[in-house]
Amino acid sequence: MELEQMSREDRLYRMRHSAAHIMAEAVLELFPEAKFAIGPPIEHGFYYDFELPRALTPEDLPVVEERMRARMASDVPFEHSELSKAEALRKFADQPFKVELIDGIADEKVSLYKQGAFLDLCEGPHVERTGQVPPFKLTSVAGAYWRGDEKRPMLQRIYGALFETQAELDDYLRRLEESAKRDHRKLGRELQLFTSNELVGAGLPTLLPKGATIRRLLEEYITRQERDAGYEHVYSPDLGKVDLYKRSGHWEHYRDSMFPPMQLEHEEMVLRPMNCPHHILVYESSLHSYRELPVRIAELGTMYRYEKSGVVGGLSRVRAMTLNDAHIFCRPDQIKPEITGVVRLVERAFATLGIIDYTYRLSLRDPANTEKYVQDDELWRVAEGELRDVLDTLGLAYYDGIGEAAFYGPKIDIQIRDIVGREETLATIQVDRHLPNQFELTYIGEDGAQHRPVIIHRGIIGTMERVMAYLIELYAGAFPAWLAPVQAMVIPIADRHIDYAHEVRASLRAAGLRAEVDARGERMNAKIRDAQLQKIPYMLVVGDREQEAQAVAVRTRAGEDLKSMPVFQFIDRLRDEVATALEAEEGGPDVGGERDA
RNA sequence: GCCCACAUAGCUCAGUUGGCAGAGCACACCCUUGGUAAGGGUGAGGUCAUCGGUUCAAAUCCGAUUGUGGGCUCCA
Repeated sequence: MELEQMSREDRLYRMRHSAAHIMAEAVLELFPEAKFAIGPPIEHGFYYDFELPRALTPEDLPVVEERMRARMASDVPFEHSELSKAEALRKFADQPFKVELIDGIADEKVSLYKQGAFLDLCEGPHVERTGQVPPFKLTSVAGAYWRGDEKRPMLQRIYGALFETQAELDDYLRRLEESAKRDHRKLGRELQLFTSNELVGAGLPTLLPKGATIRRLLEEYITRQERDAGYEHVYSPDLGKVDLYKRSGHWEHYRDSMFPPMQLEHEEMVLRPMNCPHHILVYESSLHSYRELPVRIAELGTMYRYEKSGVVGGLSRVRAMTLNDAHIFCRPDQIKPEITGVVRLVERAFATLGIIDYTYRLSLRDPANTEKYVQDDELWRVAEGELRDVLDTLGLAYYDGIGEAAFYGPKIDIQIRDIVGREETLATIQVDRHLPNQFELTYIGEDGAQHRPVIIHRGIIGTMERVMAYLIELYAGAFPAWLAPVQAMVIPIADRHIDYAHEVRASLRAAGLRAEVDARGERMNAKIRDAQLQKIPYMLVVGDREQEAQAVAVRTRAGEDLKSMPVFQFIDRLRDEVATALEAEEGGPDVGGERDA
């Protein structure tokens, strides 16, 4: 089939895959002793992994690109062939990674592609000729483990971006630059939301007053939602004896992610990596009847995880985090309605926060790697069935995430993507029969006998840190009025208007609104510009005319002039705007299930 | 944790082959008191991330550490 007649996906697949081969050829010319591994097409381009005699640096990329263009200009064909495994092993005798790949092929014959003098083990397909590879750009060098296994050698990876036309490529690269402008780390600094300091340590950001305001608003919102949905909030300590985590199983399964214990005189304490054990102790603090279940224990629980030094950054991956956490202790027959209720909470909260782009993932254990998980096949089978059943019943689209389960059970994770496309979990719902066993939890059933409850672990908006990172990028720092740290900046035109400006601010504050006065000795134009750059929703300019009329001249950050209006009228308007945003759930999606308290 | 790159004023960045530390913004003070995106002037501000090494001499070269960015692995 001609290239033009294929689907765009097919064409791009072939082009990207072919570019990877041409890159391997170019690298092999530069480093004849290179050992090459694999080079697939990926979402925006391609990569190839190599083992090289020296480390690649960004300066090497133009050199490789130059050679690739020369290969493309020569316009030689991609030729397909097949060999027996034995013959292929001989051909690739000096390429250990290829040998390993060939050994792993089940067929007797292996498929090969060749362009020019470069032969590679490959299933294809490719474009017909090297000249059919469109514009591309090598974007970065990176380390990557052979076969994604950290116990195996670290190879050097070159990433390239490739699209069908130069215009599409330019557009992609420009979008990347645009995305970088709304990176929450950059905006966090510019808008004074958070800071970090080497003396505190990596992964331990500090929220500045404006960032703290956003967090408090989020906490107030979600706590209110939970209270309305029948959750009871508790406060529990951030640390506990190691024995508590031995009992829960965290010590055995999660130890690598915990900060090392603090040795006290007669005991060892650890910072908690999860809140579950403490909430279990809340449940255990009294006897429970089947009549009072489900018991829903919630907390904005702070926890500490010893994340590897290479992964922490900004607010999205930190070492101290506060999770919008809760544990629902329920009877087995309540699992489904409870999960449904949680899904409903998630959808309502996401609608209010403006989060539209998310997907459901059914996170399962990896059957090939079961030692990471608690050993009880029946428990896993039942829990998976329950979660799948709820997802299917609610008609939610989802995909299976193999190897993504918690150590104690499968999860429903709600996945988002950050501004540069990296996937992260925000909300999570987990069915757990392991911890109730570990702690021998019971409730008294209708029959007067003791029964074991099930625990549903859940987070609605995830950790405060990560949800803030996401929202900063989602709104590019221009938060909706209900969430903006400063909702209105009062801008006096001349010094004689400063007193009136403070009166206006006082009125707004008395109405529960967040306003500041820009009393600097700057011109009004400069104050407007600065308020604009701070992405403050409303600018209230006050001069002689406004002071006379007890009014404010309202300008939105979109640049719209709402003209002069009485102060009370602006207050009503802004309060309405906030109330409407927070009532979004009333019109939000109803996924069934009864709210009960 | 691993691979690569980077670290100069609060922020964004210059600083040539090793030879006296720079700019803009922000900040302080002075002048200007204004009508919807930057008024003008003056000034203060740096142990060039930290520690060690090479050198007559290090922001500059080398090493370690800490931190940051991009990947890999991991993850809320």
